[in-house]
Amino acid sequence: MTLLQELESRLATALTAALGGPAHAPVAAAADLRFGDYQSNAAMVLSKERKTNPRPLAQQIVDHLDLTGLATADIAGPGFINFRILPETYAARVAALIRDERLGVPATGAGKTVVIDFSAPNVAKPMHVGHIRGTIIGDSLARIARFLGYKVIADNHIGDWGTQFGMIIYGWNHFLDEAALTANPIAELVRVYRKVNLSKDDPGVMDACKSELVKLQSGDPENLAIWQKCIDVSKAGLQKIYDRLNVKFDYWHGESFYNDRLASTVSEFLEKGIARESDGAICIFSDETKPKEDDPFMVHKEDGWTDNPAIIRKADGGFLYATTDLATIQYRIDEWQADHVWYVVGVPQQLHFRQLFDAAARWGKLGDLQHIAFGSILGDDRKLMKTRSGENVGLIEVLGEAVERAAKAIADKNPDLQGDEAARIAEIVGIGAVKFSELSQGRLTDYVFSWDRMLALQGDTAPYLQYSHVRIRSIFRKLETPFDATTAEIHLNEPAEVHLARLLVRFGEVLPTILEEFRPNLLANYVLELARAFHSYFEACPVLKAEEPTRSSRLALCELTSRTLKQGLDLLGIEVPERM
RNA sequence: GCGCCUGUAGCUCAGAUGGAUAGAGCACCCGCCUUCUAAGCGGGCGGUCACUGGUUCGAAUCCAGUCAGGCGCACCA
Repeated sequence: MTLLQELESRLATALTAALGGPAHAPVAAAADLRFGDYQSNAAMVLSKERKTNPRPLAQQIVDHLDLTGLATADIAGPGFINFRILPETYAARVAALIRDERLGVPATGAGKTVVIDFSAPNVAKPMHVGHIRGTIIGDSLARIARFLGYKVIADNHIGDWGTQFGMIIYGWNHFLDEAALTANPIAELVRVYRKVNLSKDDPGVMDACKSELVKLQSGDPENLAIWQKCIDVSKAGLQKIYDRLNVKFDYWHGESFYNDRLASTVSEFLEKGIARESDGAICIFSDETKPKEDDPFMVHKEDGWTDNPAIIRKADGGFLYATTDLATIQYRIDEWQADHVWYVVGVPQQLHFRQLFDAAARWGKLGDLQHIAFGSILGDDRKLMKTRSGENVGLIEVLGEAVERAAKAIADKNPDLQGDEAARIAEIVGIGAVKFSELSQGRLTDYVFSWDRMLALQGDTAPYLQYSHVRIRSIFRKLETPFDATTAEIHLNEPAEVHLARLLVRFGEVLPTILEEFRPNLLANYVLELARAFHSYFEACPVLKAEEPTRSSRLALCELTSRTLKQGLDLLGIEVPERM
């Protein structure tokens, strides 16, 4: 049980005794450390319900509160109950955490399967900075869910089937440079695609593209071979980026994977009466059980409310995005037995997912479907970055620049590091900085892309966190004999020690809350706080030069900090170097 | 037209179910390397939480309206 749960349990007991009945007893980490470690506003909430004075009620609760061996309590302000955890309680908790592989984190996801759909780039198009956000947030959520005990299936639903292939095949047949394809396949595919895209106002070219697409979709062997080749080289290129980012997928079930399920999906919707024909297309309309304002299949236009159907088969017989997504939901829920499906996809797709989830529910696909939306990365003009314009900063360039800047910083700050070691550290620091700049921010806010912002190495950044870990390792490197933290007695005397312990103990409280609203930035905030606490401790409390038993206690505290920090960063997908 | 997201210090951003004197980083100013890595630590400066009204003991947070920016709304994904 976490400290927070322990306090809530004891408070609940006191409330029952004081009020003669059970009552909700929320406890929170103190907003301000001057007020203690934890606080509860239960007295104020209850006094509001009962129209009584909060302070006497708080006193009554505190009189019934048994905090033996845990904390002290006092009443402050309008009726807050403030808890101060006993130093020996913190010491005992720290000692227990040192022996706990899970660092106090409960397995809240045990027995549940979650499919996480993230990154999902289109093949034969470059990944640019706009793709980085979903990739990094999705990967972090997958890591966190896995650590919390979920069975996680990370699925890269790549865009490997769709109208763009008409253009790519047309370009392949007319503009392809074989030598360039061998040298740099992705760049050549992109060049070819862009070249065709330039003629998209030419009806002749577009018709030709369309007919290539029809040939592909009807199984023409020649076009299928070109398609397969495009997929292969694109996947290889994407894999390089994912390797560099240390992002892993369990499956790459792209859109093409669901091809042979689309026709039957549409048939089922027709049979069940969820979809019907309109203007030649098969559409899902409103089920009319909801108020119009909440109905994703209705929309208000200039002339009033009108239908806003999801089209699952075009008048020409072709299938769409929504069709594939529905077939995908069926597969994930029926084949993978998913309890949850999380879509880490940008906020512009919000309406699509509302329609999709609504349609899936009517179809009888039971599962918790979540659209984990994230804000947009904007260009200098404050407009959304578009793939087609070709003006965007590529993802590879961002990573390259990040590592280059990190290498400069290493040369500047620690010239002893040379050669391969320096290069390896630059990679870890540079990539970490990029990831942390995404993860430390609220996921819904839009921002304008800026090199300095994404690649900052000073302040609240990955290097700050990595550096705190390096400082800890440095202590252990100086140790003559191996240290066994599991047997050390913990004594917390200095304020900096108590504060560090306070944060270490909170790891298991913070982690589960992250998935309540899918906010990795809460973890980013936590590790920053932990690193700050460690740096202060490092300045205030000498470790190696301390007398026993303080020395062993401090070493053990360092050991636990090192592991917690490393675990926290690992859940953010950020590596830590041994030195920097 | 309707809907969704956003608006907090000069800049970039945090602020959990409504709570105490709204917090970090960058920038700027002042201190700290004969002691475990100064990518650090300690301190200072900096705010009408876009605006107006409402709900209540209490609002950056909830509700209504206004303004500003971004995005979406039938055969692309």
